[in-house]
Amino acid sequence: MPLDDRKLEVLKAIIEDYVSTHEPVGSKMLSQRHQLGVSPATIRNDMALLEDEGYLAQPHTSAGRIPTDKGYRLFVDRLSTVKPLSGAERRAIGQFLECAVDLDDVVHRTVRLLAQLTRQVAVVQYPSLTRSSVRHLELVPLSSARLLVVLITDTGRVEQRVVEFPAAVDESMVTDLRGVLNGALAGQALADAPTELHELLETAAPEMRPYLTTLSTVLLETLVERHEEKLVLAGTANLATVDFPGSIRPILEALEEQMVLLKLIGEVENPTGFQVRIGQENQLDSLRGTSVVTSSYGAGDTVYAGLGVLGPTRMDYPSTISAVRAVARYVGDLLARS
Amino acid sequence: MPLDDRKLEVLKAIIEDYVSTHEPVGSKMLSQRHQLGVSPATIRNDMALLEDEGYLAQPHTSAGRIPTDKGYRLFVDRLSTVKPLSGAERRAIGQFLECAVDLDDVVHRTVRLLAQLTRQVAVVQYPSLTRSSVRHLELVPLSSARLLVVLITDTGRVEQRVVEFPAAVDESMVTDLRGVLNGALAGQALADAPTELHELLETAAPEMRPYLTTLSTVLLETLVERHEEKLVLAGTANLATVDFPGSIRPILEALEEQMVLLKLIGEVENPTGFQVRIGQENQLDSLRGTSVVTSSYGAGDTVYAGLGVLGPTRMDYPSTISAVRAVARYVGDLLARS
DNA sequence: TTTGGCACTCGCACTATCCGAGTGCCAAGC
DNA sequence: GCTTGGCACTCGGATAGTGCGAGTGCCAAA
Repeated sequence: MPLDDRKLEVLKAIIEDYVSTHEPVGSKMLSQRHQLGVSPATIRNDMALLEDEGYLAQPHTSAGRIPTDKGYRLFVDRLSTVKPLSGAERRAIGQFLECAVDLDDVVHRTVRLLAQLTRQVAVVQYPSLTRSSVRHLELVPLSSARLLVVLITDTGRVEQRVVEFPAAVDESMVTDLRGVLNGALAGQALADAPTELHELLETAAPEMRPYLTTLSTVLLETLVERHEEKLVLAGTANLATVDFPGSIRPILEALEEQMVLLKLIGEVENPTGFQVRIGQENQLDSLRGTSVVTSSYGAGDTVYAGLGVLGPTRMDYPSTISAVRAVARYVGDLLARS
Repeated sequence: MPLDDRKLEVLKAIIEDYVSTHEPVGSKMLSQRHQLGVSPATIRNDMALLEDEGYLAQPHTSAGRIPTDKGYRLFVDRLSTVKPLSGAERRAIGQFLECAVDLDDVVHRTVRLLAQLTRQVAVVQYPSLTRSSVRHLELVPLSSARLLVVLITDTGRVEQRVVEFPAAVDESMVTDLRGVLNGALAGQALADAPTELHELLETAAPEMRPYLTTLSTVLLETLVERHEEKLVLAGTANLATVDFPGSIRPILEALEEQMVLLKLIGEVENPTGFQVRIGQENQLDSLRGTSVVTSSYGAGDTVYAGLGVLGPTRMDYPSTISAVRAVARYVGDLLARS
C-alpha cells in the first residue's frame, strides 16, 4: 500500500522534530508545530499506519513515535530537500582550506572543518595511492648499502621507505637506478606500477637487475600494498554528547581500526558521489546505531579518495549531506590545482 | 606531624584497594583484606588522621575513604614499589616492536602497544625535529619553478615541502643548491640550522643567494617551526569505561588539541626520565580529573621525544609507570639501532 | 596506645503512589 | 469514506517514604 502525500508529510515532520528535540514526538505536538491542516486524531491514524509499515516505532506504549532506520531511509531518499550552506559557511570553508600549505595540512584542515561543520566525527582519507600516479621517485643514499626510497605522487603524497642491500651500492649505480625507475614510472598510474616494474626488470641492464629486484619488491609490497591507505580522524569528542544510544566505547574502538574506517569510507560506489548508510545498514555491529555519510572527492573524473562523517542515526541529514558534499568538492578542487 | 609507618601502610592499602575496586574503602574491609595487625578501630583512628592531613577524603559521611591527589602523590613518591613487567610482557613488547619497518610503523605500533598494556589513552611523540640532526636534504624538481624539499633526519623522520620560485630553476642550479645545502646542514643538529643557513647565505655564490634565501625561509619557517612536532594517539576507547568522573567530552576535546598533548608530553624535565602528574597538578582544567604518566625516550644521552599515557587519577601507578618506562626504553633502543 | 562497644549518620535500594502525555478505538460529522 | 472529538486506558518517570547496612566517631577499659 503506497503512502499518500500527507502520510509522507507526517513522517517528514516527525523526523524533523525528533532530530531537533531528541524526544519521541506525539500527535498533539506535531499538529501544533506544523501546519498539517488536520487534527491530532487524523495524525494518530497516519502514525499508526506508518508504524505498521515499519517507518516509525514506539519506545513504549503511551509514548510518542520515533523514526526507524527505514523511516530515515525514506526521508533521505525521497523527502529531504537539500539544505544549501549559508554564504558565510561557504566562505569559511574556502578561507580555512585556502591557507593550507601542503597535503598534510589540507587533509588535517579538512577533517577538522568537517567535524566542526557537522558536529560529528569526521574522517578524511588521503588521496589513494592506487588511484594516484607517480610524479617522481627519488633515491637517497643513507649509508653505503642503504637507500631511502621516496615516492612522490601527483596529489602531493610523499611516501618513503628504507631499503637495505646486501652489499654497497656506488653512486653512479644510484644515479642509474634513479634514472631507469623514473623513466619507467614517472607519470604512470601507481596501479600500473607492477606491470611497469616487471617490464623494467626484463629489459634492464643485467648489472642493475639485483638492485631493481629488491627495489621493486619493496615498492610493491610496502608502498602499494601495505601503506596504501592513510586517513585521519577528528571530532571524536562529539560522540560524547550524552544522548547517544548505549555506550560509545564500541564506537570509539571501531574508529581506532584503520581497516574499519577504510571500509566505511571506501565503499562509495554510488554514481552521485555520496552515500548515506543508516543504522542497521552498516555492516559492523558496533556501528549499527550510527549513520555514516560519505563522499568521494577528486578532480573531474578522477577520484582521489573518500571522506565522511559518522553520527547518531537521528542526525540532521540534509545539513550533514550538504556539508560533506561541499567539503568534498572544495578539497577536490583544491588538490586539483596544486 | 610526621606519619608513622603504620599510617603509611594504611594509606598504601587504601589506595591499592580503591584502585582495584573503585569503591570507597572502609576500616573493616581494610583489616580483613590486609594483614595490618591492628583492629578496625585503630585503622579508623589512622584514617581520621590521614584525612586531617589531606591524604584521604570521604565522599560523604558514613562512606569509606578515597585517596586524594595528595594521597596518590605520596603513594607514588614514597610508597609504591616498582612492579616489573612479566617476562611474557617484555617479550611481547620486543616482538611487537621488532617487526616495525619504518619510523611511522614504530611510532604507531608503540602507541597501540602502550594503550593496550596500560588500558589507557596513549600518546607518542615523533622524534623531535629540534633535537634531531640532518641526515640528508633532497631537492626534487616538480616543475620548472617548483621544487620539493625533502628533509631526512637521523631518527628517520622525513618531512617535505613544496617551494615555489618566481622564475624557472635550471637543473645545474638544483644540483648546486643541493650540494651547498647538504654541505652546510648534513650532520648538523636541526637546532643549529638557523645559524648554519645564515652563514651559508653570506658565503654562498651571489647567483645562488636568491634561491637560498627562499629555501632557507621555507626550511626554517615550516619545517622547524610549524610542523616541528607530530604525535599520535591511541586507546581513546579506554576513556569510555563508565567509571570516569564526569563526562569524557572535555577530555576528548583536550586530546584533539595538538598543543595540549605536546605540553603534556613535552614537560619531562625530571632527571629520572619519567614524570607523573596527578589530578590537580595538571595545568589544564579539563584534565584535572586525570593523571598523566610520561617519559622521554631516546638513545644514550640524546632525548628524541616523549611518550606517555593518560588515565583516571585512580590508576594503577606502579604498573603504568613500569609499562611506560619499559616501552620508552625499548623504542629508544630500537630507534638508536636504525 | 589499642581495642571493643555503641549510638549515630546517611546514601542507596526498594516500594508505593501519582501524574500526564500519548495512544487506540468508537461513534458522530463533513 | 475520511476526519474529528471524546473517552478510557496504559505506562514510564518523577516524587516520596521506608528500611537496611556499611561506616563513622567517641568513649571507657585494657
